[in-house]
Amino acid sequence: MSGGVEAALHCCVVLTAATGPVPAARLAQLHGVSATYLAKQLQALSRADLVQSVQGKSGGYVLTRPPEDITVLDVVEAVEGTQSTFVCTEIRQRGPLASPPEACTAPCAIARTMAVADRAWRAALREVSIADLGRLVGGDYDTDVLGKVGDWLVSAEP
Amino acid sequence: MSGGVEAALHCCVVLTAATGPVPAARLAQLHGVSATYLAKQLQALSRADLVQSVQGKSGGYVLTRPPEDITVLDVVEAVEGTQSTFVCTEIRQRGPLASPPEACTAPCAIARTMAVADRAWRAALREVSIADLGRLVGGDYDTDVLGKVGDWLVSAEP
DNA sequence: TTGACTCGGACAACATATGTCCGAGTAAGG
DNA sequence: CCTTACTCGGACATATGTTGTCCGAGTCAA
Ligand code: SF4
Ligand code: SF4
Repeated sequence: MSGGVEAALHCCVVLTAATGPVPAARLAQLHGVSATYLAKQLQALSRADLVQSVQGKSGGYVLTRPPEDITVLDVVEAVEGTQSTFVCTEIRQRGPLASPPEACTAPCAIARTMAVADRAWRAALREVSIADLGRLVGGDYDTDVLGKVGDWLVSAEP
Repeated sequence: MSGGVEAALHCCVVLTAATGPVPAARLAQLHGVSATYLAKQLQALSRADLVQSVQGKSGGYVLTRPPEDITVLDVVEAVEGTQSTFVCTEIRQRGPLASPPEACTAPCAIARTMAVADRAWRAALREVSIADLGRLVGGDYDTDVLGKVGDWLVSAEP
């Protein structure tokens, strides 16, 4: 899986604690990753209408919806693409015993099995929202991590 | 996902219909794929002890267990590797607000969520065995596909 | 009006997956 | 028993996707 998904999720959780727009460069230095590369993932989120970009001097990214309405699956599909992890090559239509194309209208048993597993994976991701993640990471530590992040965002050097 | 998984699954199903050892080259020309590349996947299956290789003049590959005892998950993990699709980079330990390492003993909420989804995916694949796949593909068509494959395997040109 | 700061997509470097090759070993057959 | 042809096994190039980078178009604040 593309490793950029992790960064995108972290950014969404951080944006929960933000009050105004947050530039991509700020998020990058907060996470200690390449700023230009993280911009790419944020652009993907923007194309999926999960975040909105405001340009100009004090611009940045803002969530378009309340975090309760953004699921982890939304973020994953925005970055990773919406197609299934298993792609069918239709090899049953090749070779000496190839099935005729008119018999291959429906996906075969193997593809069906993989599709079922893929749906289960996506269903599990759909159950968790970004707001849930914020609560969970808050519970992981004694200190209020999200509050500290919010403070740092407003007091950081430009 | 690695596309070789599909070929490996097809090979396992075909081996169900075989009586003796089947060489990799035979399976390759049956599926119309590169023989040398398919050999790589079969070697992975061999390392995972799903198939056994018999060498010599009329050698090939044979299933080590009855097909009821081989799950689709076994094949996928043999080819694709056993690690989760989501790998944690521990970026919470980087940047100006890095968490101290002693607070990062357990995986964080994001990693836990991904792990849950991954387990659901694997559980779905574990429910289906190779024998089930054979029955399902048999029911997909009116003609007895596995029987035809078995006949072709013994009558094919060397 | 200025100006500096933001995003956006186009451009290389690297890693993994794909595809290929030839040598070691073995069982069949004469 | 020896030959011989056939098998697997791991080491070697190529292609595709991911990671990382760059500079220009556009925009809001001052
Ligand atoms: S539908 Fe089935 S036979 Fe066709 S390519 Fe997919 S897995 Fe293979
Ligand atoms: S454990 Fe959580 S914070 Fe650490 S790298 Fe994984 S997703 Fe990020």
